[in-house]
Amino acid sequence: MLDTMEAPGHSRQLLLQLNNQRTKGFLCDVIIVVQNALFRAHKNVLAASSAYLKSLVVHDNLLNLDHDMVSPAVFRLVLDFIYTGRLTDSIEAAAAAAVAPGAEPSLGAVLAAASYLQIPDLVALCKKRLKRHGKYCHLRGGGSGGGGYAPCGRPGRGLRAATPVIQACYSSPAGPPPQPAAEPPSGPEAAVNTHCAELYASAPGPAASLCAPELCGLDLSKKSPPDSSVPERPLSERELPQRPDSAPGTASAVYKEPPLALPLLPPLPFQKLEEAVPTPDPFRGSGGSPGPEPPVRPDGPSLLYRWMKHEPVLGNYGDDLVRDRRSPDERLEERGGDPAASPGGPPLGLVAPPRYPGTGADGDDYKSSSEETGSSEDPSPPSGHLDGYPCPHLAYGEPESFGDNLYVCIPCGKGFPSSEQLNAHVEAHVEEEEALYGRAEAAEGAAGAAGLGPPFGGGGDKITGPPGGLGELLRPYRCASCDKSYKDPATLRQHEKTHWLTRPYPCTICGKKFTQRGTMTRHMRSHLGLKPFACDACGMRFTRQYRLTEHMRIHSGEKPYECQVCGGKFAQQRNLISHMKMHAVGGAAGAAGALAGLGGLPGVPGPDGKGKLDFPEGVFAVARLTAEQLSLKQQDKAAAAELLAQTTHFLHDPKVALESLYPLAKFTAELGLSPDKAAEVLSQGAHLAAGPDGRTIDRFSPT
DNA sequence: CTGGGGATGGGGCCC
DNA sequence: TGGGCCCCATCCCCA
Repeated sequence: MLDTMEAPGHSRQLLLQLNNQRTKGFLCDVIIVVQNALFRAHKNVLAASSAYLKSLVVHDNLLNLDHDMVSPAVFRLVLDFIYTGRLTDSIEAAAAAAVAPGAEPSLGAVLAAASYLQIPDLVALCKKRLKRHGKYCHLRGGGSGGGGYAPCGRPGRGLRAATPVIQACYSSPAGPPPQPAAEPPSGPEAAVNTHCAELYASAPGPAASLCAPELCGLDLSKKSPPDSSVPERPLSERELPQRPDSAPGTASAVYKEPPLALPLLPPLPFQKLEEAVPTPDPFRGSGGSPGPEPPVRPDGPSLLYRWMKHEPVLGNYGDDLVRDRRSPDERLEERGGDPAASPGGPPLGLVAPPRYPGTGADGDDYKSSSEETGSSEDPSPPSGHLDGYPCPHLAYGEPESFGDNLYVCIPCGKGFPSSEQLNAHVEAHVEEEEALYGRAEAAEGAAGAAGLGPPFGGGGDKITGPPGGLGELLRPYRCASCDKSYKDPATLRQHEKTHWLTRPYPCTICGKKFTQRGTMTRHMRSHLGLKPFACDACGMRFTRQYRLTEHMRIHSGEKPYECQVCGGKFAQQRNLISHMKMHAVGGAAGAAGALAGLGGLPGVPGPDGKGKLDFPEGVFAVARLTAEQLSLKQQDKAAAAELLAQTTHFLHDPKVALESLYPLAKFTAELGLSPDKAAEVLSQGAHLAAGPDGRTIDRFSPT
């Protein structure tokens, strides 16, 4: 029988390793959101320490803690305790690093949080220390008095403190407490001694380098555009109730943590709102005179929460960042929030009832910097839309002009007091237009009637009337810049943004700009390491569902994409495409069949001597189908043309080739290809018809 | 060393 | 607003 032997320090070493991993984000499988801060951790550790967290982590990878119960600063201490079993250092370190008295998280707050999170050891420790101090009151909360958002403090309530999203890293969790930094950390050691499991917004440039985000598994500076200029700001400035755009630089001597990029709006509990120091609205534009404070929802979500909800992330640094000057109520209203929470119908300033998408709820709520700086303090929206892009709002005019009938039908100008009545009215338009043009166009026309019309011509120039051709019938909304057409105006509007010189959705972390909000939020996920989609088989996580689907084929062995040239099978279409390029180099004859395989036509025989190659017409039919599919995407039109052209290579019979000329050329034209390409196809067909000597496809190879 | 395949990440874009 | 698909780039592994 073996004696029980214990390796001394094993548990401590284990904890040390875990904490080390946490600080690097290694194997972290859960993100805890506390107000504006993100913390990465390990589910197992949390579950082993806190009954409350245990109950949460089994269901979710993303936890959202009630910031009224635990502040980011306090939770950081709690997390430190969980991973180190120590509290003293953190508390003292926090106190030492505090900028303003009272800014450090209090022991009382930690106790409250520990109780809330059900961490008995920490509760006991706090109580013990409190007893030793023999007092409670001085420990109560850092707060609004100091206005501190110290490294460990939470912003004073009622203060619109500039708050980070991804915090740069500054502490050494397992090692000695962070120095009471009188200057920014510098050098590699600063990067190493980071608290990278805690994520806030860091700015590119010096801040990013200080943060050494790669250590966190986050490379925030990667692919940052050179013009991303989110200025760094000293903490003391950020934490004070100043205008965020006020002149920086006066408080660098009390620099306490690496600069932060994104000021957030901490949720303002209603009861504290009254105590709030009147603060200039940071969203009124830089240099502008402070306007009236917009109403703040008592339960207004934090900016981070709003970001996670894909609501506008409000940056107030630099004119490059977009802003949303609407009140949270307006934003809530726009996204279909509870109308009861905002009684009185559409809020003033909304020129279109929010129930009608396409009237500005799309990207128009994101104002470009140029329009922002050029606009007045007047919150009414008509001012300053992007140049060359008439504001669809304008069609509605001023809502006041319709009295109580704020829901206005664009084509006829009638106003209605409710969306339901407007809907009924629009239905009447639909029926009228159905009688005139048929169902399909009527539906589109009705969309325009409901404010969904094309964004051009002041929002009223919707395409009604019978379209000229089939394509226009199906996709009546045509882009004025590139002639692409779409079947619904929202898509057209979305597409139009790709032509804008100013991309309306900048990443608040790296400054990269996007044409679509969804792309930007997706991009943000990569910064934050949020990967909600986990593989059940291997645990690998992805930022997108599609990636997971793709990945799952690895486990299932499914390879639905088959090369029609060599029979090779692939789990991912993109790899087949890559593979096809290899074939294309080898021979265009193969490319025709290869391209046929790209169109989602598994099993279509290629030019490998099998199947339907004995039937050129069949090949052409397949090629045409494939080209049709390819042509659905503009970028594949060239491939479709090439495919069609190469298809003629298989038309061995001159008679067949001749007979194919016209439909081939016609279809080429239908694809919207250039006349040159159509002529080329014709020429090729004619060449084939002339005799086998001329059968070459080299001329159709990509040039 | 090189090329090909497997796999992943990020962005664009349409629905 | 999110999903889905595509493209490009990249990394890693292996022959």
